[in-house]
Amino acid sequence: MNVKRNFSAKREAIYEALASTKSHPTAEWVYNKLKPDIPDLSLGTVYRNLTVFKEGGLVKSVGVVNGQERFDADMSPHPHFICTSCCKVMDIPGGKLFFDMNAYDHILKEYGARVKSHSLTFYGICHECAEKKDE
Amino acid sequence: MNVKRNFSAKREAIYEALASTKSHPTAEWVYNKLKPDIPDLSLGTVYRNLTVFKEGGLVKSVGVVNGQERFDADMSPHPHFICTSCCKVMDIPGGKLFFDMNAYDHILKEYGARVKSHSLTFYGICHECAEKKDE
DNA sequence: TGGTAAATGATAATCATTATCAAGAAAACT
DNA sequence: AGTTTTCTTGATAATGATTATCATTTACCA
Repeated sequence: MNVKRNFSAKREAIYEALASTKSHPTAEWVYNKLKPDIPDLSLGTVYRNLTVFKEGGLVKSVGVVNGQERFDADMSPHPHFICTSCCKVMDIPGGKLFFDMNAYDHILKEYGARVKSHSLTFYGICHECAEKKDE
Repeated sequence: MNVKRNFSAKREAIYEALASTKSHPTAEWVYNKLKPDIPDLSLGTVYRNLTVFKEGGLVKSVGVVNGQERFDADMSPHPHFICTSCCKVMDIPGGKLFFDMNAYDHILKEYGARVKSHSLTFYGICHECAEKKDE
């Protein structure tokens, strides 16, 4: 029996690029990161594989920020902070402190809707941008 | 002194269209809703005014669903449920039950980031779509 | 009445994303 | 090893939502 390889070299590289950063990058960022090492990489391939990952539950979308979708390979439920000035996306670990998991049950009972996931996002001005304004 | 009108007739109509529905519509929806009554309305005007409203804090974005931005004239903080099957966006009133406002303070202390707003969104399958699948 | 600034319609441009399609690599099966 | 089938990719074109442009109109106020 042959060994079935699940990931092509490029698919693997795209996933690793995503998993190795906390910057919640765009497709373009992943492409530019890998392009020097993989000169024959195509932007379409990055988009295609990000879709594959999303559908396979390996990666999730943080939403569209400034017109570009942002991705996260950390599948554990956690909130994000998005700076509306510089568009940086930060993880907020320990999000369980702010969120009541009874919500899923409540929505099912009250609306008959089956919740599969949720996202909690904070918007504001990050530390760095706040300091810049003070200058 | 003349009465200063803050809203042009079209701006007013666009806001009213948004405020009169709970469907969290797209720009296109607003345009199609108003076009019969205001035949010389332009789609660009709808986009322009939605931007004006967002900047003025009269309207907020629910995010990009299926490639189109969805808007909400209800500025009170409340969670949303988005059906990943039909892309319907529902309000979930009473969201305070699920969310701890200490989060704002926590993020300021821990990250030096000043939170101005947040959004809590649930994803799943709505009641109607669940029934359709059973058929 | 005239002047300035805001708002708009029509249209073109932008730009992130998706579709297409032919070619290449891997796997499966003989 | 050869053959067939399926998966993956690069290059490129197409899509489609949103934004910019610009000439024109409208509101406002002296």
